[in-house]
Amino acid sequence: MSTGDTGREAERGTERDYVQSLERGFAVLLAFDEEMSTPTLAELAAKTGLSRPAVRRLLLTLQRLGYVANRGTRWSLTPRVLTIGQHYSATNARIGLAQPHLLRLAERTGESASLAELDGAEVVYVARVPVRRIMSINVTVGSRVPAHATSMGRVLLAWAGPAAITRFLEETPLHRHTPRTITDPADLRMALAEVREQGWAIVDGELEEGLVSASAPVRDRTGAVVAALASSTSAGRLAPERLREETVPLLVETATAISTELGWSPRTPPVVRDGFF
Amino acid sequence: MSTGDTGREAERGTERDYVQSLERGFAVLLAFDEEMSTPTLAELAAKTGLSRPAVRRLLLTLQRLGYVANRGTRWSLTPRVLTIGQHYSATNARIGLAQPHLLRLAERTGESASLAELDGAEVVYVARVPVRRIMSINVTVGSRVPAHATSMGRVLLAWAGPAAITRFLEETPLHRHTPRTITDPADLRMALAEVREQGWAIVDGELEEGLVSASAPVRDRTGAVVAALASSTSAGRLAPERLREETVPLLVETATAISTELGWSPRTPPVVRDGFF
DNA sequence: GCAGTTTGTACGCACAGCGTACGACCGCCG
DNA sequence: CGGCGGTCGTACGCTGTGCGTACAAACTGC
Repeated sequence: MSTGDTGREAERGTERDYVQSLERGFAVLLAFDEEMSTPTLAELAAKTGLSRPAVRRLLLTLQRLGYVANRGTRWSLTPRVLTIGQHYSATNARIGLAQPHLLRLAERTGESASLAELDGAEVVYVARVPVRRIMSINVTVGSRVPAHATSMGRVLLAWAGPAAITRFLEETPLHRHTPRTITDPADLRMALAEVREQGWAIVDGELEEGLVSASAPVRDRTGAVVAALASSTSAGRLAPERLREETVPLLVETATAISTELGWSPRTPPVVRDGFF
Repeated sequence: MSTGDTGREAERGTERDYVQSLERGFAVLLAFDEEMSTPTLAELAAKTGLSRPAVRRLLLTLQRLGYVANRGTRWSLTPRVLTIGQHYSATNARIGLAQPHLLRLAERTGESASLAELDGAEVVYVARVPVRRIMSINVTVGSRVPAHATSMGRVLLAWAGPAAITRFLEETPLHRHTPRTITDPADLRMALAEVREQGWAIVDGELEEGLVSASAPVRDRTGAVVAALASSTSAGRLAPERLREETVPLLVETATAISTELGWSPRTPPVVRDGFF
């Protein structure tokens, strides 16, 4: 193999205290996607850049563990892959606690309710009560959307701390998804300040045309914002003004209720985590 | 849980064409659970039975990949773990296709709707529209429940093929969860025959007291049953008789609609996959 | 029949990954 | 203050895991 990287550390897998085979195993597992839903071994080898025997060994291992299966020469993922995520939900009490609140919020607003967290420059849905299909993509728990163009992302970034915000703005290209998407770092910084001031965010059609969502922060006992609660609708169903007047109060109320269950009190001094984003 | 090794060979991991490090990496990842949500390195080593340096190498690798993070000496999973499951959903068209049908079913019945698949002796939720919290455990996509005590499991087993059914009955202890749980293999076999005959299943309080659910099969273009559609409620809200009269027709109609979208036609001769369960 | 393209597998070598062993760094208590 | 029990980091030499090359075998099309 010899990635030939004696240079100034291209920082690929080859490094001390790093288990190459684990990275490779994930590479194979994640190589399954909509374009390659039932690949052959050779296709996987091509996609991952690994040798055919290596992929074979990894596949056989994953098969043993129950994550892949093969029918003839074609391989596919098994539903067990979905179960891996349960370990995240199980280790974070807030997700289970939030569920009833999400249900109630969805009932009261008649719209989908979501809870999301920040992972890098993206937002990951960690709990969700769908009511109606409004986005072109099918959003489920585990789905990722860019942070800068969503109300949940704005909320999470707003309270991520100054260093994290600066780092985010420096490192993340703000892709334009619709004509309304904020793509200027300075503009986004201002938008975040506004969110911090008012205590919630509304984003109107910046990720997808006609998609409007509102979001409010969920805090843990230390006062740090650990998740964002959101209600999404299509612009046709509910004008942004009505969203602000009717939905936002419910949203803030619900987010506060979840925060309270997490041990937060309104008197808790706000804490910024920083360092991460 | 290690289903069917080819014979003697109890042999854990150590075998040709097997990547030990990958298995160990998963062991570390899955060691995070409700009892150990933010473990220390030493705790993980104890739980997995691996040496401390080994766990450290694996953790650092997982951290690089973005699946774990550490705050001081405590480690935790990141929401990225949830995203792994997306690769399963993305590779199985039926899940995306079913979503609108699930929403509509939940709307029409006023109860939670679920789609599930068989994985070993358990059933895995692969799509879900929650309406109300009825189970004591929080059911989400990726959750697992025993096949023998649920309507979805009954449906999936019923059409899994005779060999698979026999193997299931031989290998799986039918745990009693409530006084009503069927725990006798012969009884379960008869129940499955009944399900096959009538084309749907109702299970009343066999997994959890007061929990009733109905389920119907979803078929792919080959006619094989690939998933089960279910509607669940609490016995207090809806008597089993009314479930049969009102919900089952909707359920069967919806399951047929999904099957049709998957390319199945009522004229397709029924095919059994067998071999797996 | 024979090329072309696939997949499965044997095998010997190298280095990735292993665990032992040791040292640093806490906080606690005498 | 110093010893003690707990944590973690890491140096290091050895082993065997996991590596890719190379070849066999199966299937496909003409």
